[in-house]
Amino acid sequence: MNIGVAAEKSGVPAKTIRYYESIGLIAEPGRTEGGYRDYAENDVAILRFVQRARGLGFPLKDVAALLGWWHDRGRASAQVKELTLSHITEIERRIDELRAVRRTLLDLAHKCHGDERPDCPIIDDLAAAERVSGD
Amino acid sequence: MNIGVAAEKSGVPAKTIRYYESIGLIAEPGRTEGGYRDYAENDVAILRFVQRARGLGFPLKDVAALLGWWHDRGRASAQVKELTLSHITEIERRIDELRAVRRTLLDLAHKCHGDERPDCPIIDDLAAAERVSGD
DNA sequence: GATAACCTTCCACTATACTAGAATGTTGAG
DNA sequence: CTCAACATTCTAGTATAGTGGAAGGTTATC
Repeated sequence: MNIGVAAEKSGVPAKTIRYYESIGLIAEPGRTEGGYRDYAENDVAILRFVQRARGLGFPLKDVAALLGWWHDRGRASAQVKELTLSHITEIERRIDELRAVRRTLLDLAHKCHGDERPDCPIIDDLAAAERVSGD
Repeated sequence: MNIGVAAEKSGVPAKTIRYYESIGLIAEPGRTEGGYRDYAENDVAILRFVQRARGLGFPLKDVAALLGWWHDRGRASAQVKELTLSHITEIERRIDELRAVRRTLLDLAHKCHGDERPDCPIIDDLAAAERVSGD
């Protein structure tokens, strides 16, 4: 199938498919007589894989690693699990930090009158930014 | 204090401080006779605030908005409260998103043996169709 | 055989966020 | 007074992840 069809099926724009090929993330597909890239269903599956992994926040170099493991099925699943778990750890760190900020902002919002008076503690507390840390 | 001292105190590299100034994120500080940037404690507080917000993944334009509230002391507290609450909503949205991703990855990781066996469901599931579970 | 839709390559550009280095000026300690 | 350490501006480069558009070739349809 042509790149446009593969793009539509996979959800990855044609430009991006060529880009992925250019950086060696995906293999060069076969070509038609006229020089058009010719994709198979399996290529679409790979593109969807990339799309999904990207959507989960894996950077392209991690996606490349995952693809490598996918292609090399003899590889230990321990590596995949490790990469996944480290990614989860990173996500959890981010969630915790966001929660700390949320808590701080909520505390500040509660202390703010919310009326027309200009003396809002949110401003004052933000000004002491170095104290905003912690939960 | 010189930029080097401000850099050390805030944890923001001198190069980055100048960069922040160049894009208008932070104000131009005063200068010494010799033309050196001269920072006050408050500037360090601002830099720490920026550092913290960046560490939380806020893009610079969001950091600029946060700094905006800080500087705009004349704003009615109702508006500040509103901004704060809308920011909290945004943070909660991001937390939810990250939690969904985390849940998906955890599901995958639990199904993966993590041993020497080559059959890792993480790879298989990433290859499969959309199946992003909720939280 | 014309015409539109789709493809090709290649170069350049976007956006975000810095980081490096060159050439040169300033400051503080010995 | 010298000299290292630090500062200045400026240009340019890095890294990530693409996107846009020109110039031209291919394919399907009428």
